[in-house]
Amino acid sequence: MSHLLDETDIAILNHLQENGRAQRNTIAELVNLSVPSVSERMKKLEERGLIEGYKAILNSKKFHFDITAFIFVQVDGSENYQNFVEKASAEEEILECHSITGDGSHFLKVRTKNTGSFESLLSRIQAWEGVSKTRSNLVLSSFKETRAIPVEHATELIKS
Amino acid sequence: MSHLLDETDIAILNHLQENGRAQRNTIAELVNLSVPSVSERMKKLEERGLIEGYKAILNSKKFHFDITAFIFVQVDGSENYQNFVEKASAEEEILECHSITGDGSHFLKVRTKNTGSFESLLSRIQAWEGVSKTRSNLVLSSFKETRAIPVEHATELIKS
DNA sequence: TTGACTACCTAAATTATTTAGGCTACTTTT
DNA sequence: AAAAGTAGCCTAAATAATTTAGGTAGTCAA
Repeated sequence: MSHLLDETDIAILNHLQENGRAQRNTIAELVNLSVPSVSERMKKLEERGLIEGYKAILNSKKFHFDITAFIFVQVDGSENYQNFVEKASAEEEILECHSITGDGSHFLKVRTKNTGSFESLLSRIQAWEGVSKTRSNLVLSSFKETRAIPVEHATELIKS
Repeated sequence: MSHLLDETDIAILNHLQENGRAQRNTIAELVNLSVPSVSERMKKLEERGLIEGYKAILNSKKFHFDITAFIFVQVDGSENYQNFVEKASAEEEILECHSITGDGSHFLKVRTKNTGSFESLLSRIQAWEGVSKTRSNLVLSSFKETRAIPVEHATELIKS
């Protein structure tokens, strides 16, 4: 079995997690490879699906999206789950939708402009088929918010 | 007051949220502008801080990070908050750390390789100064997970 | 109306990326 | 064990992307 990551791949992935528009010559210098070699490695990491894509990260404060909140939702009747998930996917203010263990059947992370828009989102959700209960926690401040994966911990994928 | 976004800016931002490595000529075609004009707009959006940065998004499943969970933490004594936040920031498996309203004082989103590493992270957290109680919810499946901002809703920033 | 400013354009210069071709070290097949 | 194939690297050339330079038109204020 080939397809294992070496230190160079890890360095490339970590650099791209930080700077998704990094140029190949910058990375080449960082990892002591030629530019075409870096290109080839990046292409493979993309083709293997290890890199899902690249995204610009916008500053939500500057866009006046001031409320971040988490909402536990109790959806009764698993026949309503599909509908719930579809509705949640269509709401732009809902960033995440998970099915979870413990209290509530679903869990949402939402971002709205203000308490008013939060309130109206919440009442929209409460009107969805099967939704019997919600519990919200508003975010006062955030100290860390990332999606970076500590690649070097993926021991199964790492060579030698 | 200038500094307002027009439709072109919105289209550029939305495209970059989807494809963070999009090339300027592709965008130029999309918005019917010349390449240098697109470059100039992108530079301004970056300089204004509306675009915080660009990130490669890695596929956590392919890296065998199989557990996603949310943890409410009760930290007693606000003199312990600072320490808590610092410790949380240093843990690579902790993706998010928020201070929240409602039950618990802090809220974490974590991603670990398996239940074993989750358990050990949890007991590490429980040993931090002031942590008196935790409650965890494991994610069974995720239907949506994004950070995209619906730029067109930022009415304060939009021209005409 | 002039001057300053903004946002755009084209064309040229520069830089980045890909392609082509070849080398070496392994691994697999015969 | 030798031959053939493969993976990964390199340099140099070709191509493509980006920036720079210089200019035009429109807007607003003095």
